[in-house]
Amino acid sequence: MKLSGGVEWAVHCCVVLSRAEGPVPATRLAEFHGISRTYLAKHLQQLSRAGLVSSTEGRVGGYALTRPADAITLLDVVQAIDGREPAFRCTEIRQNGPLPASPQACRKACGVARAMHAAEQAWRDSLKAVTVADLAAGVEHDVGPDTFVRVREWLGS
Amino acid sequence: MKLSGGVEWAVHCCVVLSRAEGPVPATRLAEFHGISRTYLAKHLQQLSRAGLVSSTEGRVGGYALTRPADAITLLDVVQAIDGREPAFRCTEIRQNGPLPASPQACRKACGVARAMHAAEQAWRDSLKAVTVADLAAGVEHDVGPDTFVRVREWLGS
DNA sequence: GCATTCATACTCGGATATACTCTGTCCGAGTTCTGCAGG
DNA sequence: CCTGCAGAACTCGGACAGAGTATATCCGAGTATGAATGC
Repeated sequence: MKLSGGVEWAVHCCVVLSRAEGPVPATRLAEFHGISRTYLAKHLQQLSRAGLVSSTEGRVGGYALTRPADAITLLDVVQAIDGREPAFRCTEIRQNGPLPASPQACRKACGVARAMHAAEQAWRDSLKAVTVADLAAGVEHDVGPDTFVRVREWLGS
Repeated sequence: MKLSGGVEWAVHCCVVLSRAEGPVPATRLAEFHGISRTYLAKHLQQLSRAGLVSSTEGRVGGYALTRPADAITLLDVVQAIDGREPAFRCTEIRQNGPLPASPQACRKACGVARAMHAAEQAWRDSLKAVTVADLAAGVEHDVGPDTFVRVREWLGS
């Protein structure tokens, strides 16, 4: 089980956007994080399709959050990049072979699938409890109170 | 985020093994579930390396659980097949770019990574709470009390 | 009748191709700013 | 001095290759069984 590497980029970008003033172009975000510009653009497109960020074209265009940072959960960002499909996909092998489970018994989901899905639900619940605003506050606490002031200055330059 | 498809096979095989009497060869397990024999063998090897099952060669060989079914958690099986590495891998992009985080601040793990790892821990905790014995009991309850009697009969034939 | 030997059939284990998804990149469409010409 | 227009620069968006991993497969190494043989 491996999460797309772009998730990390997207989350950090959302944190920066939450404290930025105007739209921030993808090029700026890529430079700021020292990562590939073109590949980051691909992930920002996914965020745009998911409705988390809005994109404005033109000379002073860029990306901006569509909602307040405390209304965007970590789960929203992860699902926007990595997809909404569950990690475990039941193929109903219990219906195969010489002793298949009866269709009547298969009304209920397979016990294995239920346990796996419950675990994924716990994972989603944990991600859902954290917002982009929380993460931004955490960065401010860890790195320093004036962090985003300097970030805004650099973005404006 | 996609889990290896072999996880489902491995879990179901462990459930069968938990109620089998002697060693069960991979060919039998594959036939029983209607899946590829050779590919299942690969996953059984992974279970063997992880120490969950023991393999005996020879004419009446096969696989058997090394521990009681209530001492094998779903997490054990999943990690044996899918690996023990976390899905989210922090690349410390906060240290890149024109405004890198100070090494002092990086003593602590990145807030994003902390949140992601906490979610994965919740996932693991959920999987750890379910044992192979629980799953077998669930199958018995869903499909019928005499399920594993018939399974043993078929395995013996 | 019993012990020994040998061939056999069956098992697991690792090494080997293939398909697919993720990663990374490029170029085109669209929009806004800016400079300039005209009134 | 103000207005309208044209050019240019910068932006996003989708279409296009390459690499890595999961999937699927095959063949060789090893072992217990069972029969055949000699005593």
